Amino acid sequence: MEKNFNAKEVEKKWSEYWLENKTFKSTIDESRPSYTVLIPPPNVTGVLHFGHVLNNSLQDFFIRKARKQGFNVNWVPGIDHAAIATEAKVVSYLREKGIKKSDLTREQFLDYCWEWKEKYGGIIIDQLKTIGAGCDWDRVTFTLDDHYYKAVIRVFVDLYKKGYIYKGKRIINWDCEAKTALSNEEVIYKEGGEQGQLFHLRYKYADGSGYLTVATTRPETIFADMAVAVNPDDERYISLLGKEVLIPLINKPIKIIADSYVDREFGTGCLKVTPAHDINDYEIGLRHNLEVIDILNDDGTVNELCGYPEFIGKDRFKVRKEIKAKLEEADCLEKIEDIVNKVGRSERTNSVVEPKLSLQWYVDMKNISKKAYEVVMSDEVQFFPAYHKNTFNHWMTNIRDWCISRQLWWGHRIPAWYDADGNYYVGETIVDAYEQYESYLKANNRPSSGGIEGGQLKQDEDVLDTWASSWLWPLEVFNGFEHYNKETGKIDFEKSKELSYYIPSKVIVTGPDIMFLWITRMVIANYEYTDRKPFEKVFFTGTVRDKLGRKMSKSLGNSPDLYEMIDKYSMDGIRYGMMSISPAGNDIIFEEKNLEIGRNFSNKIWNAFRLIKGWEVIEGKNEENTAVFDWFEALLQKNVNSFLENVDQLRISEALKDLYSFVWDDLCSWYLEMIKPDFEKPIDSFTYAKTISYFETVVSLLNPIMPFITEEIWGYIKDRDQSDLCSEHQLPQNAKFNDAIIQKQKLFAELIIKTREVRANLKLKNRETIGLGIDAELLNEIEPFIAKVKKLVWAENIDTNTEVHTTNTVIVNGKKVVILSDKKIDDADALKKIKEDIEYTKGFIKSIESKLNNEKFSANAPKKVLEMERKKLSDGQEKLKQLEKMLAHNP
RNA sequence: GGGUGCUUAGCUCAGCUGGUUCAGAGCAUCUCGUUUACACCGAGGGGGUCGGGGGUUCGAAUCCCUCAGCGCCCA
Repeated sequence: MEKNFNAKEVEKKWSEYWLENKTFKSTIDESRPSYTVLIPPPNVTGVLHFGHVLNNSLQDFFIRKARKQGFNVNWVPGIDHAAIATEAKVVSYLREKGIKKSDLTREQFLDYCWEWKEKYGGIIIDQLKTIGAGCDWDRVTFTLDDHYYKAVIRVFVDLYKKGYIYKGKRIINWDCEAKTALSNEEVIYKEGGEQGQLFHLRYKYADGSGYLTVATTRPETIFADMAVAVNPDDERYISLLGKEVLIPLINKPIKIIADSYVDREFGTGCLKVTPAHDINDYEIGLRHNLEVIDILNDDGTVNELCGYPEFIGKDRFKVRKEIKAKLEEADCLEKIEDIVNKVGRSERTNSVVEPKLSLQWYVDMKNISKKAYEVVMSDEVQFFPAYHKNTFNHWMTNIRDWCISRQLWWGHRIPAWYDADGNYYVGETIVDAYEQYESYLKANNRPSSGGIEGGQLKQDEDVLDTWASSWLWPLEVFNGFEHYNKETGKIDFEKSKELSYYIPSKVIVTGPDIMFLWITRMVIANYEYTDRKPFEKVFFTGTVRDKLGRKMSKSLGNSPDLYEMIDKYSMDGIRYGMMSISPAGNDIIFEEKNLEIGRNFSNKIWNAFRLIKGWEVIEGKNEENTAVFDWFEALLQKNVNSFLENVDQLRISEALKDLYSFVWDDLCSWYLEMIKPDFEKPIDSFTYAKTISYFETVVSLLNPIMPFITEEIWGYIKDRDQSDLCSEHQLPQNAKFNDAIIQKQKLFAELIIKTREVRANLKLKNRETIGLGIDAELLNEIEPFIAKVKKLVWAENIDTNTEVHTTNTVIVNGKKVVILSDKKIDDADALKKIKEDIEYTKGFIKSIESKLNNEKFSANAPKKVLEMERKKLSDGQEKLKQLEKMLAHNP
């Protein structure tokens, strides 16, 4: 066997093996409970970064562990069509080729999209395969798959009929570059705001009696002003109410009105009201019946409604620059000050988002989300960590309607058809729409339209928000809408065998950033269509950040290259490293150091195994090892228990770290050192068999965390069939264990450590032997391990004579142990240490005494605590006695 | 502005129901070691009044209040 584990080869071998043998394929098996995990479908445009690595490692861990506990595991993979992101990529790809989207028909453009998707899409799926993700790869679902597409359309029609979907004119977030509406969640604000300018503009009174100064960051929108508003409580302006002022440059008169929205402190306390271009202004407009004039085109250029010919067709930011001179000329610009203000930018194109009045499709969220709210708040769907419920609560109680239309082509096209009168007909197919249209015509005594051939109906050009498809994920990966019942508006759950077997899934692993975008909406949709939860637990991971605290992102280029990291640290190492630093919810600063820990750990496991495998075995049984087996078996069970418990509570990093220390410290540093035969001596077959079986259990426990190395070692532990996989081997269960022997071993270990310290101080070389005088009571306690004392500290003679007065003395559990050697510690140093120890111990005793003397303490503290305190006291007193004795004999 | 979280060793972070599994891990550092599974290693050491202040309690890193700094989400 090689000295260092060759991860590269082994990891390739096993990931290929799992794929070829469809190890993780799942079919319905009523004899076993299911354990489903649904992958949060990554963007079709994406490539794996360390956020995904963490996320998918956790999912992989969960399913591998469940599999080893007898569940029928089904990890369903898939990809998301990511409407805006993909369309943006295709548009820029075409631009490079000199093709404009506007020169293409919808069909031509979509052809390019699919072509692009085939070429670059799904890279992430291949990457997941190569890192060994245990998905059922026959189930890869794409949100634009035929059945999925139909389901999304079906749901749109259904919700429309149920009255949850409506068309409304609202102020929405408009991306001028992608020319589409954005949901609030897709608009990002730069931390700390952005540098801008506050223009103080003079609006002259219509009666020529002077002017009013109004501050604005958006002087280019003055043409759409419909009023100037002041706070009704602002005495400065009260007398002006109802007066008219003139918009600079175009001298259009507008009224001065009062609205409590206006912040008296901001600017001059006067607000120009532009209902078409600001959400708050729009609402003020509604309250005061103001007209709405939209002076911007869809691409962000100023249109003819501005009433200022020079600016027509120019971009809004260009106009902002140019208007400055014009305003100065007209003596309407008082001053400009620098200001930091919040600017919303499109998550996809980074262009400044324009609030825009627009006709869009909405989902009425208040009513449809009631059940989802209840189940999360009552923990029927459990959030980990639980504090995320607060955020959820806050969002839900302030829930706003969801704008689901996007002015894009890549996606699910809205199934609404318009007639020439502006009526629209919502139906699953164009045939449905025409039926409705015909009855409309008939009711109005008009001639038939001639049906589809007549071509009178035009379908809505827009597509649906991506999340309006991915919220059906838990239902449609199992083709749930195949059994949609038009009458009830639900899915016939029993008829859908897969849905009723696999759903609810057990846990969904995701970042808190998509709690509303995705998680909540899935819960909503699932209850709407099946009255069931989509998943039992939601495990929110932290966000993976770089050393500067920035999110991993492609545009920043701060995500390390996955394959480079795999080369350096191995997939197992990365998995361990990432999962061990990720307690639920807390952000993770990515550092290579952590991956190194994982790599070193797997190397440690490898070498421990190499040691065992290297032994020559002879028939027999070394009786000196009996206590070691008892101890290690107890400890192993203890660790099995706490591992299962930790994972159950989703304390994954705890579970991993505990196992790490169990393997490294207890197995390697203690157990193996204790049973290791002397140099070039063989090992007895009994000990060998025991050791192999412990190792097997440990490897099995580690398998869900580090599947590659464990699977590899598994094959070497024993002669096995090739089909006998570690991934299939059942985990041990929770059981009682002998704690007394664990405590005894702890005493033994303390003795060893303290003796070693003395040896180190004495600068003894290994093989330089010592003698030990151990307090009889202590010796009796650790008697089962006595042979191991000799072995681990090179002790030749051990007796109970502690009446040797030497500074080479240690106190173990209040009992004296003397180390006999030709060498001696520097007396002055030793005495100093003893004196310090005495002082410390005295203080220690005093504090416990006062505690015990406190009546309230003895009255209130539980018995167990009291006993422990008494034990601490007597141990301390014993120790003090010994120390004082030592001092007395070593003046 | 509203909500929410964090602050523990030089660094990155654990610490669950308040009490001996409570002050921990890894890295870094210091001493010793090439010893024979592993230098991606072994043995041992040093290092923190748990952000400040107040409170509840017999007892607080842990619960409450408050202040400061940092972060995130939503407006």
